[in-house]
Amino acid sequence: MRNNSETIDKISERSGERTRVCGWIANKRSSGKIRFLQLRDGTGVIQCVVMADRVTPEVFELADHIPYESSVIVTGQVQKDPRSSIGFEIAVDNIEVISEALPYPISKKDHGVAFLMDHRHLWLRSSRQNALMKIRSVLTRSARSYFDELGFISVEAPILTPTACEGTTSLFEVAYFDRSAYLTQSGQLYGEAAAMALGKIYVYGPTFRAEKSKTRRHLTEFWMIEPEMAFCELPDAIDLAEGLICRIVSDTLNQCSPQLKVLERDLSRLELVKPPFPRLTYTEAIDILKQKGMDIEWGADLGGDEESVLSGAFDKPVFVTHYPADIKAFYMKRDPTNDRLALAVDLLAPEGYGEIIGGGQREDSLEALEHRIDEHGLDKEPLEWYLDLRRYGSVPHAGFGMGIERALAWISGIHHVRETIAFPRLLDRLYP
RNA sequence: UCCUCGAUAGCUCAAUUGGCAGAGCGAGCGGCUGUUAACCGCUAGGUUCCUGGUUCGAGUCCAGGUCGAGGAGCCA
Repeated sequence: MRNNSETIDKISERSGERTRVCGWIANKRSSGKIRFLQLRDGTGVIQCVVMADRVTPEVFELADHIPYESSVIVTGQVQKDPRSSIGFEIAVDNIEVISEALPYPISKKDHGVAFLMDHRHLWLRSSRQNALMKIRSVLTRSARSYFDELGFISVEAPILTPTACEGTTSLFEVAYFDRSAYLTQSGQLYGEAAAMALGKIYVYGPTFRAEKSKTRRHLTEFWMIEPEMAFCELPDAIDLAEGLICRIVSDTLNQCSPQLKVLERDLSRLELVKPPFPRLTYTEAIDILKQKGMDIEWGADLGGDEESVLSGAFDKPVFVTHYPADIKAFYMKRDPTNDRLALAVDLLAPEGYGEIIGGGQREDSLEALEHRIDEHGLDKEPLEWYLDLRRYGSVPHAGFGMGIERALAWISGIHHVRETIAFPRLLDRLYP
């Protein structure tokens, strides 16, 4: 079907040639005996010019009445034209209709979020969503390449798990034959096992949180990339995270400039993202927040407002380390110089996008870990395999997880994470 | 779970103090030989979210419900 056809992103290579383009009708305009069809093929949009004296009356009539989003194969000559936004247009001599569309629900004018979310499967065809999906593809490839090139091994963690990875958050329960299973909240515990086998690994996969969160930063199903390194400590994880963020920002800037332009992203903010990033301890962060008049006491977790104020004080992403152990997960290693602190690190994105990375150094002492599990009221039996990692050659190790959607929302400069994934799962949305 | 706001044509919205249901886009028809969310003219298109109440009269006021949006907590 694609014989002798060309995609719109490569159309300049066919300048002056007669070629075919397969795509969908994105828009139409007309004037007298001339018709303009905007043809979209996923790689771009090109204007196809239909002149009454160049085509048969049947084709001219077709160009007049073809419904939006009908699929077609357009044949014509590729012509340079300064009036075109991509520099080229097609002088049509034939249009083959593959499938005539029914009346298309998404019009050229504005729509509400609820309507667009109900039509997410069609909304993806718009230029803005097209740009976001391309940036997402570059971002995930860039993140994986960063780890691949550093010698990390890619490992998949299970989606179905026997128990919680982090006690406090809610789990999706599913039937597993004659018992229950839970959708994973994090690949991390399995990543630790893999790191003891392979040295440096990363897990890339979906994560499920049954929290009733209803904000622009939350999905119930989202994707994380989670590196884990044996024989490494907190500062090593921070350095790795800094390198990752710089890499994905630089790759998206270099490879997605047309897409970032569609989204009207202020690139000057991204160009500032170079090492080193500010590194604050939690205690220093609390002091800064108090100086800025926030009502917060040592020991409280940083909420959305606090994160915004803190990241607003810097023009780069900010690391916050050494949180109170009480507000962090059971597997976090305590600071040997202060038992109240955990060797944890979060990375706050600029411009109010909040936490995009969370991680730290893991507890490597069997006794300490068993004690923590008891403290958190967790059942030890399903975690015996995890404790085995401390029984058989335990080593200092550290890692983190980066939320793909939050990182992408920040880099793309879009307001809500629901647009950063093709089919978002939200508290009240499971369709389409 | 809590707080705030909203629901009127396929879509986005308007409708003054409670007094004839409106516009733009989209659809149909017509016009225009270079349009850029093209433009111009005409036509069709309504269970005003649901249930009940107040009233001579309810899109508008009251009560309950449903759905949606924004935010909080929690988190990436």
